[in-house]
Amino acid sequence: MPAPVILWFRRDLRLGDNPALQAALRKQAPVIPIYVLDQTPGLRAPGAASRWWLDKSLAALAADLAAIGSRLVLRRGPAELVVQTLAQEVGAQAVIWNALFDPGLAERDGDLGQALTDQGVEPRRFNGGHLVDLNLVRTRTGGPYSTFTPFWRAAQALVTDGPATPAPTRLEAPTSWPDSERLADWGLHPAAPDWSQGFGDWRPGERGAAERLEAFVRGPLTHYDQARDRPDQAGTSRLSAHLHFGEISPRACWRAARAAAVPAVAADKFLAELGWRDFCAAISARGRDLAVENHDRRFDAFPWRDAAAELEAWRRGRTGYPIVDAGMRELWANGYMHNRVRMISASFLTKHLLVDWREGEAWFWDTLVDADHASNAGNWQWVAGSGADAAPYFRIFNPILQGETFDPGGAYVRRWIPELTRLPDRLIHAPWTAGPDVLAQAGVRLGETYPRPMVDHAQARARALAAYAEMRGEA
DNA sequence: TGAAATGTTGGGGCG
DNA sequence: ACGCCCCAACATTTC
Repeated sequence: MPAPVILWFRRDLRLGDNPALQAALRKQAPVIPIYVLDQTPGLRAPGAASRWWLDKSLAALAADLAAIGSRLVLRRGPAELVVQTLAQEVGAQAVIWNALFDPGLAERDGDLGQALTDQGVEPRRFNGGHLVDLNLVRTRTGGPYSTFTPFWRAAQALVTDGPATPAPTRLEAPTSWPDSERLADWGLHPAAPDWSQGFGDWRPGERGAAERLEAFVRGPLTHYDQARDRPDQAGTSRLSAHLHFGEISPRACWRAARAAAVPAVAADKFLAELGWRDFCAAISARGRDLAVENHDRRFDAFPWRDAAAELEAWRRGRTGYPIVDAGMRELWANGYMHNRVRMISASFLTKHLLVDWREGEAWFWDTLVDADHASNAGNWQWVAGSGADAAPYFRIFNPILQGETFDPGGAYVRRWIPELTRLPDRLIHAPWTAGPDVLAQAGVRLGETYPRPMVDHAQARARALAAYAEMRGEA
């Protein structure tokens, strides 16, 4: 019997359309699937919501592997060491995995590859997480792109439209299985308290991902270009966490959207969102940790305010601006926030409160089930104005207008802020403008049942513009 | 993947 | 009938 192959699962927790898995199959050898809870010192630990999802996704993957005669071996520790040790332990001929682009990981994987080679084990890396091999998306002069549109033009030209490779029906088992830790011992599911009751609608795992994609393509994709901005409608794909953990490949999403009988503007908008995901990863792959460093160094001089109480009010959804608070409460309850509302709440924190975008990034990192280093940091910096191809600094969302435009009937606000339910539609995004009778009739006592706005929009806007002027050395 | 300020235009009230 | 003014409504510029 040939020596076994180690198939190292990371954020590609699927059996279908998985290049590393296909490569392992081609070896025609026993396959040992492993997952390593990476405890490399200095590596950013996943947030609480992300750990919740990982717990379920690993359980799903283990069940799917069991169904084809295999197992998922669980280990924890510094991944580089764990993988080398296991390779030695089982006498592996090769270790195969899909590439990641988080800060430090590409380099670390390169080191691991060299170490494996030195111990006589073949390392093989594939692209399973992005539409194209990000290393191949280069400008004419061979450099990386810094703006989205040319990046996306070049990337799209490189996407190959081949058929998806199906999940195998059987995976050859080794003669003996290495020891595995027990998933329950990893404590990924929250305890004392278990705050995850609101997460019940999520279905982590490859099957849940496929069903979500199918439902999206059949329904919301048709009007995606319009409805994606409407938090009061189910217009988005909600695939982000499935994509983050690789329960579905972006190529599968690409193919499904292209094959769908929907208007081109709708499909193209969705594909562009996949493009932004790859764009963020490509920027992140340049090596700087963008959850720490401003992409645009001029922002190192930005006069952020130290405002712990205001930051906490934002986190808890008590800013007094209903569209912001609804989003923050959705996040807390469901581990998720509609994309349009993410932009509004991020703009509010960084521009109305002048709190450092890193604080917001850290909160989202801990609370989002789809928390992704490249996308989260990239999008926070995009909103703050410091990011690659960022929104101009003067683009300050008006939380009242944004609410009225994208949640016109107030259904989203009412869902997450029940204490405002009985306010009329025309006042629900600005309760403080309601007269005393209207407030009394709606059972709203400002400052008691619902906060007054913590800043005045016009004043906050002026203050933000002044802060940006100061950064530019004009004050 | 904005919003506010400023500028322009044209219909209609009015002397 | 005509010019003047007001002010939506829309366009452009600025932050």
